[in-house]
Amino acid sequence: MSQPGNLSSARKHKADQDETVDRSTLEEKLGFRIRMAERSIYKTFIQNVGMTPVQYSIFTLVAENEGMSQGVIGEALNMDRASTMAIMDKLEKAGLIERRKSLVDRRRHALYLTAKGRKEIVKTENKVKQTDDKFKQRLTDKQLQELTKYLNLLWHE
Amino acid sequence: MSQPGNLSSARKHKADQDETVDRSTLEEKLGFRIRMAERSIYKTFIQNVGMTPVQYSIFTLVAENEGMSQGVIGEALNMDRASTMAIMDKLEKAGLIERRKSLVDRRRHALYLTAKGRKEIVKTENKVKQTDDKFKQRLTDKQLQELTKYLNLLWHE
DNA sequence: TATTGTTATACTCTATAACTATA
DNA sequence: TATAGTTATAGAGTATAACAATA
Repeated sequence: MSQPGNLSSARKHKADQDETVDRSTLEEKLGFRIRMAERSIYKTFIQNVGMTPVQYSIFTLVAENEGMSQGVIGEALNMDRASTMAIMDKLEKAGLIERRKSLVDRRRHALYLTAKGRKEIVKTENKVKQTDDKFKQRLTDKQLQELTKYLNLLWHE
Repeated sequence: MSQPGNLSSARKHKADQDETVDRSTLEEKLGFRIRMAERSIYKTFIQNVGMTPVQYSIFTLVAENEGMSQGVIGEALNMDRASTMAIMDKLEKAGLIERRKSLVDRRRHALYLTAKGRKEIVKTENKVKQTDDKFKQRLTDKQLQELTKYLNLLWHE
């Protein structure tokens, strides 16, 4: 396995002891492995889609549930009202969604896509699907099905 | 299944259309499911351990690799230098780790636990393991083994 | 009184760029 | 010239508390 006399190695410099980091305690943790997978997908997502996963999540939820209020949308993502507000503000400033006073309950704002939002959601959804499928393709159908089941067990209390 | 005449339901108010958010497009996405699982574990982690997963990750990496430099530790977590710095500063201010000038390369700082850090890492590791095991226990041994394999496929390019 | 949206504020993580001291 | 650490700065997400309008 090891090559003790590897003189042409790519080692760039000497350390006090060695360069090899022992990560074994960390790798025993399920939480760490989930986090690393999430970070990996997160970075690819932003690069390919041009918005963050959270922004996309709210964008697509509004698209799929036009007329719903902020609070209800936020709840569906386990987000508090203020955090939801921040994302809604960004999507509104980007001209993708709009708030309309609810006719039923005037405390509420019903959320709708703008004309631009309606065009963009199609492109965005395509890019998201393409990115997501790239990761799914690393697994067989059966593996993906199992993974989904296991993630559900971790997600839902 | 449904109870059309459920007059004593917990519905709090009327919406423009309905309260039920359709999340199906989102739930088709593997990235979304990973993120939800990660958020769930993240919140529990902070509550139980008293520090963030990232802070713990660096704390335990230093403990397991005393004498290593910041850059090397950060690389092991796919973090850039500046982000690593921010976390190191916090751990140092908390009195858990210390930087010592490397004797081999004076640009580098070798990282060590303080006396306090040495005491704390044991307590922290116990709390982390307890929290992590709570999630692991939702799966059988075989399921956990499979999940680990699938997460590796997503994590590593 | 309770709820919805809002504002103010603060904290964590992440990232880029420029600086410094060393190599 | 390149590297390690640092500093300044900024943006994203999250969260708590308090306020106004409305129920």
